[in-house]
Amino acid sequence: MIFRMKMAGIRELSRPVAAQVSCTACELGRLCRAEMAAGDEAFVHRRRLGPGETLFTAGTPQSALYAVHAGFLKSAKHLPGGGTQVVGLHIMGDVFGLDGIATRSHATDAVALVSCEVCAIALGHADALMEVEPASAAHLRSLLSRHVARADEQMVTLGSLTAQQRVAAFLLDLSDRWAVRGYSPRTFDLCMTRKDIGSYLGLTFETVSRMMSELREAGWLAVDGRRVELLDRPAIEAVLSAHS
Amino acid sequence: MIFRMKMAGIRELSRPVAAQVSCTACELGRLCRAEMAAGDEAFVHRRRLGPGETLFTAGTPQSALYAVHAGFLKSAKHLPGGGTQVVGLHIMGDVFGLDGIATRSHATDAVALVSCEVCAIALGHADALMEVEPASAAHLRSLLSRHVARADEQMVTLGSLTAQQRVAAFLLDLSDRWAVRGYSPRTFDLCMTRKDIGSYLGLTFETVSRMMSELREAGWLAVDGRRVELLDRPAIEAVLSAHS
DNA sequence: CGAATGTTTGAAGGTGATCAAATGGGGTGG
DNA sequence: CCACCCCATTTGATCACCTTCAAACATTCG
Repeated sequence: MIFRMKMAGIRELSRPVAAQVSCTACELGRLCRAEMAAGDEAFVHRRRLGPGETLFTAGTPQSALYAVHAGFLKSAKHLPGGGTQVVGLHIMGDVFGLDGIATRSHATDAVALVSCEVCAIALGHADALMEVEPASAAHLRSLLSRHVARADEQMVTLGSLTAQQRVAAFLLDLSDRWAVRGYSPRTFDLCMTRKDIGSYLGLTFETVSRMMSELREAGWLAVDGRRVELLDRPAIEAVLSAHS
Repeated sequence: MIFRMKMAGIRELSRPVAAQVSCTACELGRLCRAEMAAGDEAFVHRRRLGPGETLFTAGTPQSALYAVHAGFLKSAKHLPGGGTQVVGLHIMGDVFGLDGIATRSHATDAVALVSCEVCAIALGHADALMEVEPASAAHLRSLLSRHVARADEQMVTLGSLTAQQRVAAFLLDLSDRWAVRGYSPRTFDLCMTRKDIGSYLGLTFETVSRMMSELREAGWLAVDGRRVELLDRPAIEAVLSAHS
């Protein structure tokens, strides 16, 4: 209670809503036939995951592409020294598992951050479909290309930004991604621990906590646990563009 | 001369050889028809670049995929604050420019580090080819997938490794890549400034210089300007796996 | 209610950045 | 051929940011 009172200026944030992406808005697009007749469903398996549940593990054979129908997942790589690092965050409508197409072997773990529904499209089915429909092949190429571009952006975040800039970039990125899916770019749930955020940003969880507190104290961000509200987006964007 | 004498234990390193990858060993594989009759050459343009010359610039329209026939190039992104960061290094046989397939717009600058010969395959030609040859489409998907996986690896380097580990990872990565192309994994040319290496690794050039000096003083690496020799690869690998 | 995990905040320490100086190397023009 | 300049590299000294260690409080779940 005392702690709650210290969070002065925090607005009452609306509760998260159970949400799922419509298949027409999903990145997979026509590669997925989930919305078609039941006859094709053998190729598109939909799996439910509880919070913290693992969808697949690095090193195991990969036989499908995945799309987030509902929920939020992370991709994490094992470190040579024994830890793990988060290398990807996937919200509804996102496709993941693209890093194992060449090797047919998972390069990361995929873990649900909250209750999820994940669509799995058999790789063999996708291959066959793309032989018949060049447009589908082109679409997957676009997806892959965007993933490469996104990864380059994250390299810049990790290589050139200060701690505060990384947290700002993280918040703005998630905000943009929610907006693309038709949800509020202003208020959303992080759905993950400070440790996960830190791992994704190359920071410790204490630093993440401190940076978020700084944004809060500046009046630019409202924080209630894992729920955030961007009170002053331009100010947060200015943090990013400030020469480091 | 005094400096040269301080480099105790340095072996006489062989001079770099003018080298180019054979088209059969190139990552592009059957996507490229450069080795075919002259009739197809309209689609595959080969361009010569001098050291420091720019192949393309971020933000400009992209109309081709690129492969390094000879030489060494870097990809760099512009930072919000006004600098640049190296996000990719391309040796002979490598394909690059995959990040602009979706947007048909270059996401990075591409700059030659040494004299280069670059093959440019028109995107329209590639698209048409892949409609006819599904195997070519599958091959490009493999390429893209490997790029995604490689980017994730670099995220780990930038997010979780110490300065010394990053330099070790950099040297081992280049060594492996030269080996794949049939060149010595032990002795090779970095072909770039310490500043470029630092930018790629999220470090300052002074730190890169210091870390390389440490590896040299440990007797694991011979350094002569931009030419290096891995004297004790297992020791350098041990630096990487040491828990950070 | 108690244990375990997550978050915030504080204090101290270390790694890498910054600032600075000297040497080396490559290129151009005298 | 040498002098000169410019850039790259090395190394040193100091500093700052982030990490590490620590404690208190919150939250969740059995």
